[in-house]
Amino acid sequence: MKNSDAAIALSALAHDKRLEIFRLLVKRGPEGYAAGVIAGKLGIPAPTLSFHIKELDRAGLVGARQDGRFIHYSANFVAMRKLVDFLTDHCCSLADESCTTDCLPAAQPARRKRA
Amino acid sequence: MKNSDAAIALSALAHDKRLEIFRLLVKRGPEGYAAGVIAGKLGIPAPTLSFHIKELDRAGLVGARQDGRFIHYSANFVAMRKLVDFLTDHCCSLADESCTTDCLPAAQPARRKRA
DNA sequence: TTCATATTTCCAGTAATATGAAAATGTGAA
DNA sequence: TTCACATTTTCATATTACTGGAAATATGAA
Repeated sequence: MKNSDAAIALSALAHDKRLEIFRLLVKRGPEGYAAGVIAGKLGIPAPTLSFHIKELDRAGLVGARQDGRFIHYSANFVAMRKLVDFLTDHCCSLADESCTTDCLPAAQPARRKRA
Repeated sequence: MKNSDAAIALSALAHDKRLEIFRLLVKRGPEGYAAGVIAGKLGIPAPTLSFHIKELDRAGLVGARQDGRFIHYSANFVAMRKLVDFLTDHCCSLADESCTTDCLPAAQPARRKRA
């Protein structure tokens, strides 16, 4: 991942409403929500939501799936992980013995809902 | 962590130069670099660097340690982890069986450099 | 003190982003 | 077709952020 691409992704997330949108979609999982549902849940006018969603899309953080008149948006989990990797990459690689920092939290493995 | 605080942290990282600065400090570890060293390594004029470092500081992503005339800046690893946690938190918690997404990469445990 | 260096603050010009009403587009139902 | 609805685009305005020269501040050396 390039520094400039990561900065674009971070810019996309660096906004209260867009961050709320993204986290809502992360919680939701692959199914996603229709644009109007997101707008309703977060109290955002449609044009404003569209503007923000486009930012997230441009950064590759969400995917879109058309379903009749609805467009369902969902989080791009691979992109999310790449971004997290980029931020934490090579943690302490230039440090000496003194670096005892845990560079990532304990992994949350895939959810295998009761089998 | 509050949504607004995370957005502030993401805003701080959402800039090419600041992202370079932060990643340099993440690699460097707790010792950090003096402001002038960062400016030199990344080719940033001192006032511009100071402006950007202040942004990172305001977001709590870096710490400062005065050493004579030098000020050493280092990454705040706890803040970094909190931010990553926030982004990935409750991943797929609203999803059904279909959610087989790995929500975080394999953990990189603390570096214990050959004991 | 006086000087040199490290860093920050001030400032003004420039650029980028956010907002939402109104209009346009796309899609399926009647 | 015609209609109703979902979503996006356009557009004008408002707000915020970026940049780096010049000046100010802080610290230690001579």
